[in-house]
Amino acid sequence: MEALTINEAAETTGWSPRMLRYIERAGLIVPRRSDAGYRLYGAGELQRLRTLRELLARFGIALSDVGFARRMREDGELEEAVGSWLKAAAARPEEVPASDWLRWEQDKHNKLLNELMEAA
Amino acid sequence: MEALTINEAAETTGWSPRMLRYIERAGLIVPRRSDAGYRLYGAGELQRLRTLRELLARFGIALSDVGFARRMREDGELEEAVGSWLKAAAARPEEVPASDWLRWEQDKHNKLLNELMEAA
DNA sequence: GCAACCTTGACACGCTAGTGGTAAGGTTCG
DNA sequence: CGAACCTTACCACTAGCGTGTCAAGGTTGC
Repeated sequence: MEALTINEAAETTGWSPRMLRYIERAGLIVPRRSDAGYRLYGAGELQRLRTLRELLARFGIALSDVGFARRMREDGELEEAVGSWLKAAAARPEEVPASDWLRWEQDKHNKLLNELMEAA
Repeated sequence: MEALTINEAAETTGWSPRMLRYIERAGLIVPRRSDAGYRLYGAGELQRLRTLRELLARFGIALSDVGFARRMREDGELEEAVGSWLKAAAARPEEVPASDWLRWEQDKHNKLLNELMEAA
C-alpha cells in the first residue's frame, strides 16, 4: 500500500499534521481514508502539498486565496460575476498611477517574504 | 463637473467614506483627484461601488477576495501558477465526497448572509 | 474669514485565518 | 495487552481584514 499516514505526510512535506487537516477542511487537498478512517496520502497528494508551499511563498498569497480561486473555478456563476465586475472596473484607466495599491501589495508580499526568510 | 466628493459618493452608494478609502487602497476602485487632491467619483465609479456591494452580498465573499481576483487578472504568472495547481488538484477525484468542505463553505456563506439579513 | 468640506495618519475594536496544543477515544502491531 | 499511532472536538494565541473615530492640517465658497 503506497500511502502515508498524516504524520508521515507531514514529515515529508514540511506541513504540520494540524495544517494538513486544515488544508483538507479548506477543500484544497482531501486525501482518501482507510477503513478505520485514517487519512492516506498518495504520491500525488504529497507532491501537491509541496508545490502548495512553493505557491504560497513565491507569490506571498494565503491559503484562503487559493481556496477562493478554487471556489471560483467550481462556481461558474461566481467566476462570471467577479470577472465582469473586474472588467468594468479595469475599463476605466483614467490615468490611475497604479503605483499606490501596487506599493501596498508589494508591502504585504515583502513582509511575508521577510518572515519566511527569518524562519529559515 | 459631473463628479461627487467622497461624502456625497458615500451617501449615494451606501458605503462609508472610510470604506471608500479602504476600497481604493485595495486597488478596487481608484477615483481621479481634483487639483487639490480631493477624490472625485464619476458615474461609472458610483455604479461599480453599488454592484460591488451586490457582488459581496450575493456570494458571501470578502473585499480581499475580489482584490485577489484582480491581482490574478493583472499578474499572468500568478494566474497561471494558481490555475495549474488547481487543475492538478482537481484531476484527482478519487471518490472525494465533496460534501465536507462544501458544507464548510456553505456555513461561511450562510453566516455572512444571516448577518446581512439582521443588519437589514 | 469662517464654516464645512477634504486630506493623511493613528489608535482601537471585533472577527476570521492560521497555527499550536490537549483531551477523550478508536486502531494497529509486535 | 500496551505503545504508538490515528480520529474529532475543543481552547487559545497572533496577525490581518473590515470598520469607526479622532486629530492636525489644507481647500472651497459665501
